[in-house]
Amino acid sequence: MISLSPAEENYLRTIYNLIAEGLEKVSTNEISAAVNTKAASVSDMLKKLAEKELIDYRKYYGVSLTEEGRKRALHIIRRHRLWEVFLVDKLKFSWDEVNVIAEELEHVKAPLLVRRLDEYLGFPKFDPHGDPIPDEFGELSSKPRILLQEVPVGQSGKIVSVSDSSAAFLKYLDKVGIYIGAKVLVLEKTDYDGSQELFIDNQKKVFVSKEVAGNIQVMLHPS
Amino acid sequence: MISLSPAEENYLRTIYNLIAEGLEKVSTNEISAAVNTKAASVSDMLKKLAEKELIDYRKYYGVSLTEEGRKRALHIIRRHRLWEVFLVDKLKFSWDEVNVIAEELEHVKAPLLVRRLDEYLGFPKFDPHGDPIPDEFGELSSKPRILLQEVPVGQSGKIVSVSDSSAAFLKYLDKVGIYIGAKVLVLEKTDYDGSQELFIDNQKKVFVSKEVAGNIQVMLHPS
DNA sequence: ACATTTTTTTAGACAAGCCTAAATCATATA
DNA sequence: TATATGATTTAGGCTTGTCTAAAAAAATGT
Repeated sequence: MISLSPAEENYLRTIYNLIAEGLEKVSTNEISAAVNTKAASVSDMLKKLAEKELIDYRKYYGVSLTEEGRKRALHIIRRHRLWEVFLVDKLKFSWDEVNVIAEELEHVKAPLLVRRLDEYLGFPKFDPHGDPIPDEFGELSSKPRILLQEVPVGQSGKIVSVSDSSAAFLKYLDKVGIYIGAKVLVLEKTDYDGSQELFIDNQKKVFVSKEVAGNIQVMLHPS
Repeated sequence: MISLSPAEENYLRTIYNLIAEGLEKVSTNEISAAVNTKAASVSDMLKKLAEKELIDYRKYYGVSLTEEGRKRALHIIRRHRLWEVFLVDKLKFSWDEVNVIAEELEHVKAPLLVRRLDEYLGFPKFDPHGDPIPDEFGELSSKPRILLQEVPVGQSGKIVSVSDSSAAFLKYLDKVGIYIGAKVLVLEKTDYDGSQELFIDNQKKVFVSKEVAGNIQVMLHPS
């Protein structure tokens, strides 16, 4: 996955936001206004982004995002909105001050940083403006994440994170075949000790204890 | 006050750090190694920084910071070290992981951000490596720090920083029970090889070689 | 003290991102 | 439907920060 420059990221996020305003394509001029850059420069950049297959670009017509472009944009927006939460919740900025600062912070790429920040903030679902925060797969789910513990029998979902990232825990997960992104279906629950039987990727049955299930977060599938 | 590009800031911080290692000028090659850039490019940049009167630059001779350059460098270092504190204290990174990330974060300029961050972190005086954090006027708190090597027998102090932050060294320190903030009393010194016997936290005796003692900085207790 | 080696600088090139000015396309209207 | 108007693209140029290759200066060794 090639990495994008701050400028490219800015365009991508801007295009996403403009399109999310309802339309399905954006004009060069609209982008130009939004990124505060002359239309000629925007044309240049659009050519480059089209080259990289992040946008669909037809001259004199308009721009939309490719699937890849959309995913990238959502990752950038995720960083942006998490920083906004940080600025408001922790540093006591007001919600109308944070956009500018978040525009700088969003380009800091270290992936572990974003995950830790997310965790530190308590996995917020919405930014201070009420906009939803995409998950780390670039999914904009309004669907809540819940602990595997809490998933009812018969429900399935995707494993999206773990709270305990000790080597021992990760090794254990690996051994039993559980990984971030895996599909998980809860087959059975034992009231007595809270342990569960899972069906991973429609393939493999796994038993997990209550402790383990309490350290795994799941995004529910529409059931 | 003209604002500097991330690249310029990097050079400035690097030059400050190299000079702080004791010398009073730095060579092009040393800078080149530290910023991971060819010497030719460094020459270009030095010319530019000299133009802006941030460094004193004599061709083929070496570089030092002007008063203004030093102040700028300390502001950058302030940001850098505050972010390091954030990463370790709040996001639970370990102290040897944070430098790279802080190098990105340090270039985010919003001045209010830095002040709020400082406040949020409780106005820390030292970063996770024990290096002092300049105040917002670019002043370093001036309690004297000396090398453990130089501490006389019978004197005690607090370990405030290490010069070598390689994983190997940090692991070694951990093993023998030395850490940033530990109280250390010098029990004995061997003239022959410069090794020392230490008493850590009034609890544990430790032998260290001259090499090790030369990489540890101590703030003396008023004796 | 001179030759060799190392360090540093200069010269020339290139990519990224921006700009202005001019050309081209799309469209709204008379 | 011809044309004026506005949107968009192209052409050409600038700055920043990098590079390689070659020249110049400094340091080193014999």
